[in-house]
Amino acid sequence: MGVTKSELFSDKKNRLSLMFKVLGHPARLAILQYIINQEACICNDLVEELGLAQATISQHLKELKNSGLIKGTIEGKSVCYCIDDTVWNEFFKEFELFFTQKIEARDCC
Amino acid sequence: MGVTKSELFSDKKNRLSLMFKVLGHPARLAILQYIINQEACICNDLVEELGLAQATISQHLKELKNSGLIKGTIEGKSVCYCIDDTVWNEFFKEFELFFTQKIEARDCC
DNA sequence: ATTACATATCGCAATATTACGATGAATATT
DNA sequence: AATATTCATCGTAATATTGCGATATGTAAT
Repeated sequence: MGVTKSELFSDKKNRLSLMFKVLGHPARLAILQYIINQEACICNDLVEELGLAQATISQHLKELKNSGLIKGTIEGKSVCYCIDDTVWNEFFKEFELFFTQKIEARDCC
Repeated sequence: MGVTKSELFSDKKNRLSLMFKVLGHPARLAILQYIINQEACICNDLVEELGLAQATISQHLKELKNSGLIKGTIEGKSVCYCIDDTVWNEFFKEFELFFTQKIEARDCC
């Protein structure tokens, strides 16, 4: 089918999985890394930097924007994207909570 | 296309994105959570617990096993799965490195 | 040996994702 | 005003993912 049965899972798990999912593509990691390293970015820089088509980059940027991790403001004829610090930290906090929970079945087999 | 152009990205980014990707599905999070909470698990418990078909659970378990996050040993006629502590910690360490890096473009727009 | 049980694998259908060319919308430059 | 630049969106093709029934495999119980 290709359709995730979200109704079977808790809202929390659905949300957390979406957070992981948006980071589950190398292009999106590369875009984030580029924004992080530069002061900001415009899409066209990314096209040259990553070697993907402009339409593709724009699509990935949209997903990153939907996740809240980045935000963009129009700056003349280009767009300035940057990390949303609050959301960034929320992501990390959720991941940290998940990974630092007490594990019963640690190396039992 | 539907095919990720991995060759455009660094090995590091490709690997990291796969780590995020395997966690990018609520069923896999639910499976991990179940294994974490129980001492171990057998697939059939999960079928009842999650409400997905046995074949589907088995498939998700396979992906989790491929990622290294869980390992399974045959225990009579069932299989005991548990968290691989080393890999689990490696995952968290990688995520931590990614999220705690110095960000230049923090809230610049 | 036969049967029951637990899990894995195969094959398929449906939907999702990735990628890109073409085009549209908005602003800047001339 | 006309043109160029930058980015978003649309439509489409190709591949990936999700999910499941059927079946295979391996072990335990009878």
